[in-house]
Amino acid sequence: MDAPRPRKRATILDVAREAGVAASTVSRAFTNPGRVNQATREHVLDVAKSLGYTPNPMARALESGRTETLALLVPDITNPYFAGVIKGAEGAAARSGRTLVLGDTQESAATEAELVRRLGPAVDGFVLSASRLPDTELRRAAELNNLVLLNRAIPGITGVVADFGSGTRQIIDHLASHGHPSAVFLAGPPESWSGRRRWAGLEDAAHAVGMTVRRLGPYAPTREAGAAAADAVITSGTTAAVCHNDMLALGVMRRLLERGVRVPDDVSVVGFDDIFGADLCTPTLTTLAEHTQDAGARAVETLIHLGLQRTRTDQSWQLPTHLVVRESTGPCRIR
Amino acid sequence: MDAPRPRKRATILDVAREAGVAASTVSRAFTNPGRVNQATREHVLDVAKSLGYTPNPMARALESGRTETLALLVPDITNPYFAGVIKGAEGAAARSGRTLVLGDTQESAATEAELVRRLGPAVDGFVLSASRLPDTELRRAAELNNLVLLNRAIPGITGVVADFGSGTRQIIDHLASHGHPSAVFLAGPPESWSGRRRWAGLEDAAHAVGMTVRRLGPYAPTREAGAAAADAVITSGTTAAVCHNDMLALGVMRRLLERGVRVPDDVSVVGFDDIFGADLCTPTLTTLAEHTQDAGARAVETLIHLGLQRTRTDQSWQLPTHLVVRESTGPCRIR
DNA sequence: TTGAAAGCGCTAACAC
DNA sequence: GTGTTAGCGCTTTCAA
Repeated sequence: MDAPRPRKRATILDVAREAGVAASTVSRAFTNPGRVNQATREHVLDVAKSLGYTPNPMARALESGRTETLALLVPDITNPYFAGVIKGAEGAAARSGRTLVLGDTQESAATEAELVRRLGPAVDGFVLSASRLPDTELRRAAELNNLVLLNRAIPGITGVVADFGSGTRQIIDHLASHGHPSAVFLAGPPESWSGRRRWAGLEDAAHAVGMTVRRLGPYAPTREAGAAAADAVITSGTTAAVCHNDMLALGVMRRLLERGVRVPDDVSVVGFDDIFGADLCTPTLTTLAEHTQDAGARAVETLIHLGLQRTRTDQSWQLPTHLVVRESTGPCRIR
Repeated sequence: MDAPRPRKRATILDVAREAGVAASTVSRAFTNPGRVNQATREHVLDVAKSLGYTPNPMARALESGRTETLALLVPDITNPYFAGVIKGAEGAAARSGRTLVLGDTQESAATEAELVRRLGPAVDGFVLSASRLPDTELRRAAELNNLVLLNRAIPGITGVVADFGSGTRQIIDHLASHGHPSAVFLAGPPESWSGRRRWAGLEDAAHAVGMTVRRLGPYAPTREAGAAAADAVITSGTTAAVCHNDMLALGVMRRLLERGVRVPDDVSVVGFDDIFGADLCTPTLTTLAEHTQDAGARAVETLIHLGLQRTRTDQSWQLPTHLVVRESTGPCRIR
């Protein structure tokens, strides 16, 4: 069974002819309501609607150089951590009348660079979330494009980051209040800027309260990697494990269970991100929530602002975090 | 601190001048490698690279009418069910050298219609996942755009749907094998095409094996709605509950637990989708897996194919499903 | 094999 | 207020 191919769309000239005005008048009716007679404008809009006319964004962009389109690049769309970021960014873009293009870099710097290159001329700017690109490449990209980084800070480039300083302090205070004398940090990939910040924050906070912290790893930020990480925890003899992220924490908890280590009775487990699932597992996971949706929205808003102003600033934002205490942490009971 | 605004990008004319050829030759060097002297071509490409030139997709699109961009619209980006769809679609689009635009319709038909209207002229086609639009609107949209539906079937419009016929049979067979004489279906929103198919499949399959099924609801497809649904299950006195989707199932299980009903000892619970989290909860959830990533990829591939051929067909695809048996289902023990 | 020129649909001067 | 005109960056005839 066959059906007709998509109809050709009406152009501004079709509307102009049908309405008995010039193309520029139609254009003005849409973009410059003030500078056209009210009656003409209404007539034009009527005709446009009857013809099903929508301005062609491509043609518009060609003239103005602006596409009203923003790109968001994330390492892995299926990672629930990014769901909030995407949602927030999409919302902020839509609210401003812009379109959001989503790119999955597949955790690869090469793919990310390629996407930036390809998408560059077609968008007004980028939000790079958890970028895998080295600083130099990022700087180069920022020369050609409006750019906002999410959870990555580079001097001279605008960024939005979670307040890991406060967040890690909350974690340490929580563990210390439960009497844990020490903790291990199960580190993620060394390239992870967030990961480095998390570790630095934990060290500082632990130092401040006289707690000992040690770093183990690195581990992949996945559930699968949790097995190896959990075994390392067991070997370490510690009573508290802070994991690079919730995915890893989930894997760690599962493995501890398998090995007969009780959470939180024997070992307390903390994660980062508060992803979907953190309150589904058993025990439910204590984790540092990052307000990813706010972060995504803020990044887009900052990006829009960047495109609007004449000079660029590297003003960056720090977003609050808060510890969600659930069942995976409890009092220290030295074995 | 100020930094320069994004540099102006090199145009085809810059390259032409620098290379000492005409713009058309540069154009050919990029798009028609065969019709230009090998040496000239290499020279042009060298110059282009040194200038950091990338063809402007907008200008290209203006001429050809094709943008190499596809749009995927989903009701809710944060719903883990769609993560797979998005990933699959993104992958297929990238593989074909196309860009994917993602839209969140916020479960609203109005937002969806608006997005289709706005994005229409800027993309080569749409994948509408779990569309909320009525049939008539969908038909109209399909007249103006290349369109592929995901989990929705309308005669004359190409679609990709999960094989709920086989899937629901698997569910019923599984429950019947455990001796459950009856089951209830906790229905989702009445507008949900998938939901209607699921119920129809369950009825047929149950009839075939002499099992009784009853429909309860409708309930929102959320964890929160699970409380009301679980209470209805308790009232019904049944031993098996099949839920509209995993989100609802998660909520139902939590509530049953709170009310002291044991899963699966007292009631077996089945979901649909196999979302992230289905194997995190306690007990882990038996659910019908849908291969959402394949579905997303297939939808995009079909869409591309649609744009390439001269005549449109409404050929639709049915994707296999399989029941993932976990801990939430077990033998019937009449109380 | 290459160049010149005419648009693609729209906006932005510049007239009237 | 409204029409005319000249491009935006690129592809694509049509000549050479």
